[in-house]
Amino acid sequence: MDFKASIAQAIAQAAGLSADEILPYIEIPPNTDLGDFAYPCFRLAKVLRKAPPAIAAEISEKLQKPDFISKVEIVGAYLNFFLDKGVYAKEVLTEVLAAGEQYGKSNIGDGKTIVIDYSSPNIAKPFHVGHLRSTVIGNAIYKIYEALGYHCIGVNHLGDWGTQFGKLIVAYKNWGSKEAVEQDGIQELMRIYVKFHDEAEKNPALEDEARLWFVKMQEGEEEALSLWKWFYDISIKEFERVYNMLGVTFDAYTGESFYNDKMAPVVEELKQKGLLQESEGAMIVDLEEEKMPPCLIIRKDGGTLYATRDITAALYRKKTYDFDKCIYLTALDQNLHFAQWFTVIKKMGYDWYQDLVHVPFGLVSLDSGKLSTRHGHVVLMEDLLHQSIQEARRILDEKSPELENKEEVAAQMGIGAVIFNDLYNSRIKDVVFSWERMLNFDGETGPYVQFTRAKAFSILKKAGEIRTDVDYSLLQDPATAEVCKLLADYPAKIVEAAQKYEPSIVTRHLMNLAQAFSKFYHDNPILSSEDAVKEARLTVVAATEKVLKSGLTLLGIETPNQM
RNA sequence: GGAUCAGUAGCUCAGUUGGAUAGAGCAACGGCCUUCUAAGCCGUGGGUCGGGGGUUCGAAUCCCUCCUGGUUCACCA
Repeated sequence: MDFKASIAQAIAQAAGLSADEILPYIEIPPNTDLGDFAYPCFRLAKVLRKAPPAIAAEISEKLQKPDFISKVEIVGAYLNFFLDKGVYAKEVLTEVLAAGEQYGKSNIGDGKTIVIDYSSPNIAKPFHVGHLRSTVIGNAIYKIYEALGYHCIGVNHLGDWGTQFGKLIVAYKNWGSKEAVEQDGIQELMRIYVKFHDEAEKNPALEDEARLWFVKMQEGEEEALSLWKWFYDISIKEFERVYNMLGVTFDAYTGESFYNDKMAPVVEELKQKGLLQESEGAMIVDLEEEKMPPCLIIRKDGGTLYATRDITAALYRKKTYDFDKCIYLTALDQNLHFAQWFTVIKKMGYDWYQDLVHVPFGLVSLDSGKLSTRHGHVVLMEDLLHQSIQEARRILDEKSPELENKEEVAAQMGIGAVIFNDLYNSRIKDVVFSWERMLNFDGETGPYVQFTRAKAFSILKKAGEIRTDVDYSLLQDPATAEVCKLLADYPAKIVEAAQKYEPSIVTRHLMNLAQAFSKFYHDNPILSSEDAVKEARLTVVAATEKVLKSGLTLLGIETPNQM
């Protein structure tokens, strides 16, 4: 039931207005002493030409209060509504328990297709904490949209093409060996890549050699291509190890190389539409009208650029998936790039340019400065996950030494902590990576929510079957009411998170729910209470457990039953 | 310099789309385990919401302006 709407309806009738004018302004008072819902009458003053407090008094007199409202108070110009907690609890809890895992899901997406471009690391470079955000936020957005009935297509737009592979081939031929690469994987590729740059400073001819190899790659020359493919396979293998740990999957691994043979027709199309012009030896689309720097399409040496591939990829995705929306998760330092090529799509005459969405997030740095793979100034993703799992294991050894599947739980907990941490704040905030904060599992952290849910689960396991035909009027305490309110808000939070591309809205809500439940758990004995009370309280436990579980699942975080 | 994002407690951050006394966590200090997992719960201290104007019955929230920091601005992605 929509409590707000019913209250709005009642006020509207009493005031002689339409419910639509009232509903948006119904609010939740800052503290529960003031009520559960409130309506400030200030804005009616103009229409009704009376002082706000007088309006409040008048409405309250005429008001026919809904049956779930126990009391209406006037405080100044505010109409404060107090819920009948028992009726409210019944409404909310029976709905959650009836829906079960489906609670919060909906079909508002109605089969619409949304392409989500996330993670997209560069091949032959290690997967580090800088790649975490796109991966984890993208994955959560994927699951959130999926829960709303959208058809999602997750694309990993790998950085797997470009002159850097020419450099890598040169480096390999000069300083690499098959054995070393097979043994150390990306680490070794990285080592010879750095070596290339050092050597190229002394001997610039190496750069030309590298460009030549890249040309060979583009022409499909066998040796060049098979080396590239080899580097590719090694990289993917390592990336997938990380993706498996994070529980992240993709529907397509169409990286930049995939578009190698698809760009020429797009460049041709730009030319035919009169958008392409020569400038300083390069081919550009001029964006002066839009007050942006030009979008580079073809380099002076004939090579293609990032924007060329993104435009080509967008056209391909539109043709292949016929998306209703295509979103890109990248750091905000790419804002201009996306603004530019979205505009190019618009200038090409495609009205679906407005379905392209850049979803930016803040930059990651280390407390010692910027991330830099070249200078070894990075925290590798696998190191982070292993450290976090190790910390989880240490805590389990201390707090739960008897636990049977300790390794499994340590992994769920350690990885959950990392994911949760990344999804907890607004995406736009820059983050300074800190081991200390990362490995602290107290307070507002993933393990806290996991642990809270595990406690609930443990009670349910001991309790046996949960009945829903209980006496809900026994649920009168404020802690229970707070839990119910948060349960009731959950579906709307999922919708809001989707609209804003902001998983933190779900994450924050789960935290609030876990905190409210912890208080409830502390204040209300459950299994030791007399039967009627016990059964009523168990519905709160069961509903909370369900929502915490499905919420964490939406975020890509696992939920151990015992910790 | 232009564009863009940010500025709220010592630190990390929320703040319900303009409402009532600005909230959490971390850190500090003090309580609570013979009771369902104390990874928890309760309490104390800590604020010029970057500054200044304006709009409004009402501003952390909207407008203007200034300050500070990040990012970006032609052949990397």
